[in-house]
Amino acid sequence: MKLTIKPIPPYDFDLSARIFSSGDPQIREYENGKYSQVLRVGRLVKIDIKSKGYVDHPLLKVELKSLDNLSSSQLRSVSWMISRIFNLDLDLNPFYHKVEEDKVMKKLIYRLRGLKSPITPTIFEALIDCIIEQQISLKAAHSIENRLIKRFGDSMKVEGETYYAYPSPENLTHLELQDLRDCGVSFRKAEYIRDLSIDIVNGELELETVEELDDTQEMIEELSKIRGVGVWTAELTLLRGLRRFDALPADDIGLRRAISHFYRDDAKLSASEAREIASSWGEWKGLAGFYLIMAEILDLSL
DNA sequence: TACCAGGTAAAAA
DNA sequence: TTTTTACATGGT
Repeated sequence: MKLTIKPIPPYDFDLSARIFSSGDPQIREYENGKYSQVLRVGRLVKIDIKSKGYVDHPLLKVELKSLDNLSSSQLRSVSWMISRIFNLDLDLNPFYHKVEEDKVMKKLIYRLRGLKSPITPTIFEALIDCIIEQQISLKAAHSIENRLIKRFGDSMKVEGETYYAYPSPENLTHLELQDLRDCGVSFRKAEYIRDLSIDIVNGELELETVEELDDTQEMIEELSKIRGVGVWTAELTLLRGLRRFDALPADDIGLRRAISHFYRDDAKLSASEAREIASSWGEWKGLAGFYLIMAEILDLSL
């Protein structure tokens, strides 16, 4: 089955998906212009996305593979989820307008025009990933995350190859801490992950109510009540799991490095200095931070 | 080998 | 109340 999606321009799919290149092909990857992942819409569906448009006339073609035919409501769910993951209905123009007076950002929004930061399919997934990523390097964290997904995520076979979806809270409830430990997370983080999954399944923790709050500060406070979640984890979860572009994890070492690279000539930067620089980006500080990170990944020299 | 890497809660002072 | 420590893997 196939789907066609028209994102709000400007949008550069290939630039935006590049953050997923050299991923695990059984989980999620962007390779040779094609993005692949398994989504959960009641059942598992494998999607392959390719861009068929241009930055000012973006068009995405999605190929879907599922064990059975999808109902029209499931098709709509897939379409909605893809829009959510890639932020296709975001209008970048207000962001560009807000930061165009900043000399660094002005160059970045020209060089990276059409870049929209992708998010995770669910806030749960962002939360778990952020907990795993605490303190250790991203590379170490990614290998742990991939082991966890392959061990606990549901899988489907397509044309002889097995693909894995991110584990649901239910998948992470009935297990021994040692099972999580075997994936490489510490016992402490294993407790955080299992306990918050149990609370979600019990209904004691409702991430949906966090999503419905309008005030970002309030969301951070709410998320911080969860054991294992501090300000850094809450802010990164909001940025990566929801579309909270006014959240900026200023405590983050990688982000501080990126800000310093473009604004302070690679000098060491404290979190409060980082927040001060970011304050001029207003409600778009999180997206601005993503532009800086991408600029560093792509090694752009301004 | 030792140390750092996109932190946090719990123990110790 | 404030400071210090343990913790996991991967790269250098």
